[in-house]
Amino acid sequence: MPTREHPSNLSNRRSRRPTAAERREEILSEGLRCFAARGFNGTTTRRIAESVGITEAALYRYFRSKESLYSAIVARKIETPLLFDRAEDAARRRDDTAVFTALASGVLKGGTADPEFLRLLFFTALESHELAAPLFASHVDPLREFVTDYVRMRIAEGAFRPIDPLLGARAFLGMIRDYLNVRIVHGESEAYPQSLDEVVATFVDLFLTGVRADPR
Amino acid sequence: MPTREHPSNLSNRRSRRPTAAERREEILSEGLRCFAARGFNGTTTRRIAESVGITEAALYRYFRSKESLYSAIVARKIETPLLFDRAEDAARRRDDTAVFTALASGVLKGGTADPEFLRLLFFTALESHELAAPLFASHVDPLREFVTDYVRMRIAEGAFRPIDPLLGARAFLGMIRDYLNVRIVHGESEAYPQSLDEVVATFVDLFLTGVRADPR
DNA sequence: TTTTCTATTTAGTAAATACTTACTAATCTG
DNA sequence: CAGATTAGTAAGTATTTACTAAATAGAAAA
Repeated sequence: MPTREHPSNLSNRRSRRPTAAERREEILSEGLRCFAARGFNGTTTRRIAESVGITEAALYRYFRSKESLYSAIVARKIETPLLFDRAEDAARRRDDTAVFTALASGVLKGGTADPEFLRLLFFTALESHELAAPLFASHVDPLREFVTDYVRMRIAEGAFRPIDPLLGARAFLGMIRDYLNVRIVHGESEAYPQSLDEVVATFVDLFLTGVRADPR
Repeated sequence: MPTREHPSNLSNRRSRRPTAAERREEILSEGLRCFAARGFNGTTTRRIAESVGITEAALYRYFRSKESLYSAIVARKIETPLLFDRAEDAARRRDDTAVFTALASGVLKGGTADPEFLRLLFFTALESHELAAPLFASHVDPLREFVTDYVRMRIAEGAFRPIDPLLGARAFLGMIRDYLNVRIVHGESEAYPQSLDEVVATFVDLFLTGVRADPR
C-alpha cells in the first residue's frame, strides 16, 4: 500500500502540507457540509475527519470536542453579516416594488446559492442547539423587523392598508421562505418551472397588490 | 427494591397489564414523542422503552428494529387522511373567502394542535428518511394541488388575475406554513400577540386582495 | 546535519447504542 | 387447577462513538 500522501499528488505540483489555519478552514468547511447533510446527531467525528482527509486525532487538535466544532461552524454563520443595503436604499426612496424585490431576491438567491446554511439553520433549531437563538437573532429576526418597520411606516403614510404590520411582514417573508424550504429541504426533486426572478416578481406583485391602499 | 409493577398502582384500582395492542399503541405514541423531540438519530431505543415503562427487549418484541418503529410511526401519519371538506364545499359555491379561510384555519389549527407532527415532518425530510416522499405526497402535495386547481379555475372564470396558479398556491400556503414553522420549530418562546383567527383573517384578506381581478 | 517544533498517525479507552439470549411472570383456555 | 401462550425482564454481545496518550513524520531553524 503506498503512502497516503503521494508526493506527486495531482500532476507533479508539490503537494505542500496545509498550514494550521488552512487546515482549520478545511475542517470548518467539511464539518458544515456533514452537519448540514445529517445534523449534529447524524454526523460522526470520524466521518468529518475522513472527508477532510485526516484522522480523528488530528481533528481534535483543532477542536476540543464535536460540540465545540459545531458551535464554531454555527458561530461563524452568526458573525456573517446579513446585508440588505439595496432594500434600505429603496426604502428611503419609498420604492415599494424595489424594496420587496430586493428582499425577496436576496433571500431566495442567497438560499439557493447556499443550501447548506438553510439545512444547518433547521437542524440547529430542531435539535435545540444552544446557538439556535443567536442564529435566528442574527439572520431571521432583523429581516422580519426591517419588513415590519417598513410596512408600519407605509401604513402611517397612507400608502398601505391598515393591517397588522407584523402579520404583513410574516405574510411576505412566509411566501419566500416557504418556497425556499420546499426547494431546499424537500430536495430538488420536484420540478420548479419558473426562474427565481419570475417567482420574486409574482410574490412581490401579489403582496403589494394585497397591501396597497390604492390598488391600481 | 420493590417490584416494578406494584399491585396497587395508582389508588387501589387493579393495574391490569395492557394487552399487546394497547402496548403497541403506547410504544407508537411515546416513540412519536421522542422522535419528534429529537429526531431519529437523537433518539435511543433505551429512551423510548423507558418512557413507555418497559425494557428495550420488550420493545423489540413489538418492532424488529428502531428503523421499523420509526417507519410504523411515519406510516401511520401517512395513512391518516388529510381532510378539507369545508374548503371543497366552499369551492363549489365559489366562496373564495370561505375556501381560503377553511384551508388556512385547518392548517394552522391542525399544526398548533399537533406540533409533534410538524417536527416529525421536518426531521423526516431533513434526515432524508425513505418515507419522507410518501409523507409529503400524502400531507403536503394534495393541499398544494387543491389550491393550485382552485386558483387556476378562478383565473379561468375571470375572478382572479392571470398569475401562475402554482405560484399563487405557494404564496398562500407559504404564508400559513411559515407562520406555523416559526411558531413550532423556533419554539413558543416568541410572543404571538394575535389569535389564530386574526392571523387567518389577515392572511386570507391579504391574499385575496392580491389575486382578485376586481379589487374592491 | 542536528535540533526544534508542530502536525499527524497509531493505537488505543470508556461509554453508549442497537439488538439478543435465556429465562420468568402474567394471563388465558380447557 | 394444569398446560399453553404471551408479555416481560436481567444481563448480556458486538459494534460504534467521542475522545486521548504516545509515538512519528515534516518542515524550518541553527
